[in-house]
Amino acid sequence: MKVKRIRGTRDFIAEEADFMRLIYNKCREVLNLYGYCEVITPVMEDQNLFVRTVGETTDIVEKEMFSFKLKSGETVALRPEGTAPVARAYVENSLYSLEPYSRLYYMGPMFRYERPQRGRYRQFHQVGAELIGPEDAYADAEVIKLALELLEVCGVDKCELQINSVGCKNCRPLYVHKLREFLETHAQEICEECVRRKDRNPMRALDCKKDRCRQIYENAPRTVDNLCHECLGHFEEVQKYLKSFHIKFTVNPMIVRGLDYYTRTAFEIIHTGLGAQNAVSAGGRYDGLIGDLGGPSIPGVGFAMGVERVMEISSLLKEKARDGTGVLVMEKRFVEHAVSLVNSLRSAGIRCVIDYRFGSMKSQMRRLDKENVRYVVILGEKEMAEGFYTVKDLLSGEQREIPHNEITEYVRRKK
RNA sequence: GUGAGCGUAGCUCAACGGCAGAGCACUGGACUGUGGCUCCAGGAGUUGGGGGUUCGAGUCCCCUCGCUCACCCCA
Repeated sequence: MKVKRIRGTRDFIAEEADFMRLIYNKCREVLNLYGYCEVITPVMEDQNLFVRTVGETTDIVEKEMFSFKLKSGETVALRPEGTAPVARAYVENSLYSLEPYSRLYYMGPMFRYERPQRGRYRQFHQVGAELIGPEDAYADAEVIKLALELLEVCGVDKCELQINSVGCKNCRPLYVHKLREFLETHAQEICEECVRRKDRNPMRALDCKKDRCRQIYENAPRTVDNLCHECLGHFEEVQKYLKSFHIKFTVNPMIVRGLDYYTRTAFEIIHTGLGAQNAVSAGGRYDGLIGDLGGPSIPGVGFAMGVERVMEISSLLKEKARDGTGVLVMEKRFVEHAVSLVNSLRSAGIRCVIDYRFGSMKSQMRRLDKENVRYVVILGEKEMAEGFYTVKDLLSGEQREIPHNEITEYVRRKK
């Protein structure tokens, strides 16, 4: 029986791996510009970390975690998202006592046990950033700008930014109560799913895709109309700053993030080229998270970008240019010479490949062409006898005879 | 977890229930010291797996596994 990769996972081979790496690198550049530092946390954590932060009644915790019990009895989970681990590391390493604000970023695999479909995998990759410390609305706006800028450098355009405010620990309970009452009065008309949500997590209902429910919810109480004075002020300021950054957005009162730790600002960046899973980047503010994890009461804002989704819509070109050299050996007895040539080219920093099969000249030439080398260095009877190499430029087809001791310089210079 | 569609060569796909094929890719050659273009040749398959109907199943039926899309949810 063949062993196959497990459901919902992917192999990234050659160009695809390069492409993912390119996206990581582009993001790094921008994150550095904004003053962010990388944090690498373990891919597994105590399951309780996610139960407590993401929320017991969320889908992620209820049915999407890869978790397993250790012999010691503790339950470990493969991280389903990146914010909680970063927050845990922040608290555990007391970063708040080292600096007033922390700007942290992470990139790497996340795991959710969901049914795979387009743009949705069980192991997927995120680039995320967390700004921990500032409470000011300017921070929210800057984080949103950063999220948009990452997408831009990754070759993603025509995005749509949607924002909402989900209130704070003071005004949200009042709103949820109000919403639950509303759902109660419509219990006969809404779908079964929503009836269940009414009790467990009423804000979820607003996300319902069924036309019937949607129609009813158009008249549902909206978070934005039920914010406390402070939250409303904060939300308005976020919008003011976004405008001053010339960032276009729409307020979507139906955005309810699937993680419980969010407070106030919630946002999603949508791209229509993605199919049903149309969020390419999303995030929000989490003013209670650090405190909940046993740290001081310090607010934060952050977001995460889906790398596979970016790859699907990115316009960055993925073709690789001709580069380096190939060594073509006419006769087996010249192999030793070829080996030392290959070695010296490589130690001079020049990409160099050789066709190990030493077939006909034609077949070697064809293979080296497919390897995308710029130059083919031919090593044959004549060359060995007279002390030069024949070098063919595969771009122009031009061919020259180069003395042995000038070969490195020759293949290095032309671009 | 629910629904739908699809599983045939490495890839993309053909084959009225009647000899398993084509294109691309790969390998070699035409051009024995020259890549791409063209032409010729070659290797390649338990038709996802199991059962059933039939003289005969890639094709029809059942089961199973996998993939894809959608619901759900989210990056």
